[in-house]
Amino acid sequence: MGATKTEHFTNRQNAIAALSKAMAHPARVAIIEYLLKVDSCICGDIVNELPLSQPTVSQHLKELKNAGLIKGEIEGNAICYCIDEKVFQKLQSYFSQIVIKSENKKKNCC
Amino acid sequence: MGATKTEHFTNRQNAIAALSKAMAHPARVAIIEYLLKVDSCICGDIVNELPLSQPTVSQHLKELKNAGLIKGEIEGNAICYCIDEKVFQKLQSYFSQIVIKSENKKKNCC
DNA sequence: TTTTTATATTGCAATATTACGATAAATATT
DNA sequence: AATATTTATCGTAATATTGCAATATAAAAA
Repeated sequence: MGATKTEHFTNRQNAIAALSKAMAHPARVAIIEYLLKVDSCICGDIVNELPLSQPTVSQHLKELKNAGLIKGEIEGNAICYCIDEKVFQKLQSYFSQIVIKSENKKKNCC
Repeated sequence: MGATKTEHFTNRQNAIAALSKAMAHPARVAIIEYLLKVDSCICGDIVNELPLSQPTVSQHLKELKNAGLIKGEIEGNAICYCIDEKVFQKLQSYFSQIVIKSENKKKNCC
């Protein structure tokens, strides 16, 4: 055992879980916030910004990219990473729906 | 190695990561959606609803509860679980801010 | 071409998560 | 009291994540 049983859940449920997982580490949250803060996103500076080694940061960037939260474009010998809004919109609207549905249900319990 | 270095990040970053982590498994997403769907939330039925054993479901419920996404109240020999809106509001507004800030930044790159 | 700079990959150790059988605990029913 | 029902906990195996040193890759600068 030990592996998540994704096949038993809907695509949508797996998708939300995967996006959430990408945000489930403070370093990745910090990376997203840094990308938002800086005007440009020429971004090797992320390594200097975080208390983590270069390979570790690279790995976190890879996960964010796989999840679709950021995109990266080669820019000379550096890489320009930046946020992909669309996916954050998905998360925002998903949680917004939860809040709305939850409010419309006041409340037989708790 | 292997442990997340939470001490190097802000409380806010760790908090968002912790909430995201609670939603980072499809079973927990499914639990939240089930709690939203049913009118009441007298909820041992969650075990029947999911393709997972009772101890596994209990463990997922525990994590959701620790993260503050649900609350549980003893109701006879069963337990009534239900959603705690406040925390979903936090998530929603956090991602909403990301989308807004990201839109106001069109865009020197990518 | 050699060297520097920037990023990615590999390999590995430490730790965390996921899942479940067995069992415990606690209330409800008989 | 004995039994059934409901949920939690323990123990443990399988797998995943985190982090870094070492190394690879690839473009830029010298």
